[in-house]
Amino acid sequence: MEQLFAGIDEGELSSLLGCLEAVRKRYKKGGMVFAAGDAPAVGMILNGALQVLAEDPMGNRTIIGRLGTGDLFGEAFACAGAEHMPFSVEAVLDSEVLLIDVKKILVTCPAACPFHSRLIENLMAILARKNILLSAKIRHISRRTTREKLLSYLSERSREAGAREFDIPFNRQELADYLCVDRSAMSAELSRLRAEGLIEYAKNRFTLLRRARARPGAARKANLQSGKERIP
Amino acid sequence: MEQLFAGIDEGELSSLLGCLEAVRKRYKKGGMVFAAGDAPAVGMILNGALQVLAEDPMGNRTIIGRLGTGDLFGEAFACAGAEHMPFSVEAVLDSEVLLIDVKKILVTCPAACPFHSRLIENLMAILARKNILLSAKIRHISRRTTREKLLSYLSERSREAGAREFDIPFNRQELADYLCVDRSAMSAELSRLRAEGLIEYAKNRFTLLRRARARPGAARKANLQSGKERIP
DNA sequence: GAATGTCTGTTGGAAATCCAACGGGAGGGG
DNA sequence: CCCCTCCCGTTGGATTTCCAACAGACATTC
Repeated sequence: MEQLFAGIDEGELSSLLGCLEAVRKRYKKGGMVFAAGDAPAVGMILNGALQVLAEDPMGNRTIIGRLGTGDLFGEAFACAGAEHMPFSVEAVLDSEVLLIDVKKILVTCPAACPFHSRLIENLMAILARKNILLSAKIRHISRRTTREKLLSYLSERSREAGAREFDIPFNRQELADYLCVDRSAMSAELSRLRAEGLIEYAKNRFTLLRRARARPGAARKANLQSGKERIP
Repeated sequence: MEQLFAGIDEGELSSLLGCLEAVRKRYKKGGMVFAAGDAPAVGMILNGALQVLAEDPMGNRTIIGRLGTGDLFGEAFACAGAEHMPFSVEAVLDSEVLLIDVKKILVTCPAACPFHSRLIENLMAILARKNILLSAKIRHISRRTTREKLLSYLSERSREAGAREFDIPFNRQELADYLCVDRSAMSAELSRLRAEGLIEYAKNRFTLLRRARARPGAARKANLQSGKERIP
């Protein structure tokens, strides 16, 4: 996410990085960028690839995700004011990373350089956008059936496009991964939706045709939108 | 989320609100706080209850969620710099709402009042924390089976607690809703996990006992952690 | 043109989920 | 104590999903 420095041009950037006391570090393949428990910092991958790992007290280790060039990481924990990173981050390739102390971002410098407030805006926008994307994904995959997940997703894309006909940025396998369903089952469900005259599609272009009604013969109880949904 | 004004005391608050040009508004039950397409703003519910609605070009209307006293809304779109709100927000009870223009928050006032930077920090922390919670939920519900969802969630709680024994903030129905599974099926799976000696539990207190291994007789293909996961 | 690889849709059996219903236990009033 | 409610676990049948395998369409390469 190079959006972090959006609106700041090359020349200004270097002085800004100095003001932020940003550090450029190299890691060998296998090297640890963060260990779980370290103080959080914002990292940006200049090149290479990293892996995020979690380990619970039982020793179960999980790969949380992979990150590539341009990706930002650690920003959520840094900005949330967390004391410790709950995850480890290690290099899966020789990599170069830019590390920034969030405090340096949040506390505007005494000189009140003009880029600093821009930087804060950018960081805030990154967090907010990610928020929106994550919320949307949760809305879709919270649905119980493949059909509902598809309709939820397609309906949202249609709304975003402001039209009944729209493109999606996924191929079938990617869409299935995004919606957390099986690709072949999803393909079959798409066929059914088309057969029922609800949607039309070719390649990545979809069209919503009618209002979605309960599926003929489906009586799964609606996931009641509990108003009391707490997130621990 | 009253955390928005955390660290700012009563007396300072009123002057701050003036500086922000915050507006206090009342809505009758059924009144629209935002209509889809409006310019985004940050809202905070002082009392009452609101409902977030989405409508796609086909006229399908969906209830996205409910909000209660103290909840913040619209902050993601406002901070992301969106031009228009994609959702509508309407009062389901007579309600009172505090509305703030984000620009007033982001652009520090010429007088550079000391609370302003605190406010920015708070807003950033709110977004970041929500980010963390949403990401965690996605990690859990992305798993394909009830068993995996449970283990993912319990493992994370254990990690957070830093111990093998820990409490969860849900009863069974709430946990099932959170993990997007059927309560009875989840109860059955918990019993199996206990029978297999993997976990122990009573009420809301759980203990992880052994490393999780593949279930005897389960051979579902692992959801390959695609490094190419794009979010549209 | 043939060979190859990728993407998509289809199909069938195995496995898991969902749903409804029931029963027991804990807790609160009356 | 009895009644009631809420929460939790269990069970069985209907439904859905998952998984593997295959076939057709299309593009690329040799």
